[in-house]
Amino acid sequence: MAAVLPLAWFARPAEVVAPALLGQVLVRQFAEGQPVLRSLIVETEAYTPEDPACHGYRRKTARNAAMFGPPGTVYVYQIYGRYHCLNLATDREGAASAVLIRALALPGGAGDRDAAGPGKLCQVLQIDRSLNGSIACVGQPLWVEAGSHDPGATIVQTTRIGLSQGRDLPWRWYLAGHPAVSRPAPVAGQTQKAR
DNA sequence: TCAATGATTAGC
DNA sequence: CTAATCATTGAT
Repeated sequence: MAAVLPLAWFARPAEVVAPALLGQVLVRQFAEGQPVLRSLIVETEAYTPEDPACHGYRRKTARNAAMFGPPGTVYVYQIYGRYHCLNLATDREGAASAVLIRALALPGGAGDRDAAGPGKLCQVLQIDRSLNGSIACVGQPLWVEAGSHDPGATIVQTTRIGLSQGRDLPWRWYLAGHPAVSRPAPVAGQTQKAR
């Protein structure tokens, strides 16, 4: 059986945990006793206390309280009035630190890009704010298991998406060439336009 | 109380 | 590139 990542695994800075989550397995259980849905994490972003783009940059509020929680706390917020985004709190309790899960590879059958984006993956996995504040461990709606290590996997590090502040921090990571990545960075030496 | 603003997405 | 759409936030 796959090893469940212990909560202590998340007790590191977000910019360390974010790339380490690539290739791990996000497990969703819709109800106790129900079968689980396992998906590969293929894209993440890091947010830290000193980061102006972080929701907890200014202060702790009712909305962002979960990202100040103990490592492994689930932080879900709604954006643009129609989508949800899934994060896992990292570092230590009291620190506004979290990793945004941006894309998943769903198990067989599902379309390659059905979970290619933070809003889309929450729709597919039925993640909303009812999960906010839960803990990522077995018996809860969501947890993470160790994925099988792929020695050939290349990780790409680049800038984050959709921000108005902190644009320059290279805190987005994804598995190179994976079809579920939401927005692959431009490849050097390749023209944007087909010809 | 009120206006501004998104850690997005789908559709021109 | 732009509209859709609404809870949260910071300023009156």
